[in-house]
Amino acid sequence: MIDAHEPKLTTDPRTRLLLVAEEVFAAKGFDGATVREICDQAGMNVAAINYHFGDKEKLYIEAVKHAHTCSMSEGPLPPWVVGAPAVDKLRGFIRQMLRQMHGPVRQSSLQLLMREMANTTPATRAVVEDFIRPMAFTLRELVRELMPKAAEKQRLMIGFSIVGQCLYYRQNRNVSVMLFGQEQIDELDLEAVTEHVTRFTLAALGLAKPYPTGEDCE
Amino acid sequence: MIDAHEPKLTTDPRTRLLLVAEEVFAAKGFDGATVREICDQAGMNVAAINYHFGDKEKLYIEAVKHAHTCSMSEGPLPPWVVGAPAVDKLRGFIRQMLRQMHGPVRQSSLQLLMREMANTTPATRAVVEDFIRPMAFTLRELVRELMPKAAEKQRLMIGFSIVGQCLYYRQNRNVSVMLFGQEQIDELDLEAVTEHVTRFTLAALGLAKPYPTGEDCE
DNA sequence: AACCGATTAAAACAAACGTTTGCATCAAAT
DNA sequence: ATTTGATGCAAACGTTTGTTTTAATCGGTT
Repeated sequence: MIDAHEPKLTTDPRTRLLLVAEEVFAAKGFDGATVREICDQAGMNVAAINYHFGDKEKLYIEAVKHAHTCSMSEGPLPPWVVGAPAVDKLRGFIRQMLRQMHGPVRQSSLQLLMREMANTTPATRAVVEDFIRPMAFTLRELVRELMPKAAEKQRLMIGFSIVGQCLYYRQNRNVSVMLFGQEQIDELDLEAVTEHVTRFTLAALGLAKPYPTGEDCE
Repeated sequence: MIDAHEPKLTTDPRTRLLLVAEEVFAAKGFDGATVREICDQAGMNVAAINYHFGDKEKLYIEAVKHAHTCSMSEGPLPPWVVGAPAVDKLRGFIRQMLRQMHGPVRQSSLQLLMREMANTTPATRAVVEDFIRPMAFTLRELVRELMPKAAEKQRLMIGFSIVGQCLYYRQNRNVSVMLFGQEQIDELDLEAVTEHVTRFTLAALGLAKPYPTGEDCE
């Protein structure tokens, strides 16, 4: 049961607890995770959580926040060249989003955030406001720039189509692997998926030639 | 805490237990749900679960199976007119999938299945094999028909783009509501989304004119 | 009426849970 | 050397968990 696949090079007990909690909460959820397992895996006493964080829920909230900032640090959505063509900005957005989906961000950080998004907890709103809304707003403006004359409702759905494509690779990875096997899914690396989603989207918007039916393209 | 928003018109105690379990498991997950809450909400004794199902886990598996068959019954992916044009079949597929996403299937059934998909449990594989794989295989053949010359890898990603768009509306509904408000999301009814996803996808594949940039279309 | 299998109800069970307590430890300041 | 405040640990706390046990209830059969 106990495997120290995570080198405990952090000496600060608080952050060590936080990192372990992030992993365990990501793997088992709030109810599934036990404070004893977290403390054991961190090599600390049961009382450590209550001492450092007050109680289990506060630790959870801190873990979610940490996962959030950790995922953000990978790239807070690039400070784009504001003058760049909208198409290039879209490509950058998709790449950035898929980069976060594909890791190698700490695997458990995103997993925890995804769990938050799937079923709302008290900690969700903070994540949505700080982490999701900026991205959503950026994309919203981007779509507006791309399709200035489209109705608001349509632009909303276009945005959903874009992020829906990206999120799929994280939210349904397990199922995809079950269906098509590990190796086929692993073949879909960041570059391949970025290329695909960008092309797919641009073609749908009439901003690039449609997806080629030929076997080799480009 | 106790609200009987579910009319208990079922007299059979076993299925009554099953329906309540489906709801509670969907709302709180396996660990979050307690046998006492399920039994209370079903108006039965604590021992009822163990008597009728053996233990909590067996009840869970039965609930997942029931949710699965319940969602399937809505439409097992229509027995299409095999001779129909591929484009029409795709439109039908998207509509069918989105219909399941939008309900009015029993809300909790799909929610439970989605929870299964998000994080694998022992009951997941059965659902994937019986429920997901047929759909995936159907779509796979459909995309092959649409893009016969494309590489396998590309066809895989095209399929993911399609289901990714559809799944978004179920998997990220909560977040979408947080971001854009309940009424804006509610406006995206089945017909509107079906129309959008179909057009978006067909345009991306070069099988329909690209998404119009004008404000009113069609 | 008496019996019987099937079902329900109340109570209790051990185990696991999150949390708290009381004391030991230790480095820095006095 | 003593005090102090922060931290760590073992043990126990009270509660809740899933499960089991025991007895009561009910409809149908003999």
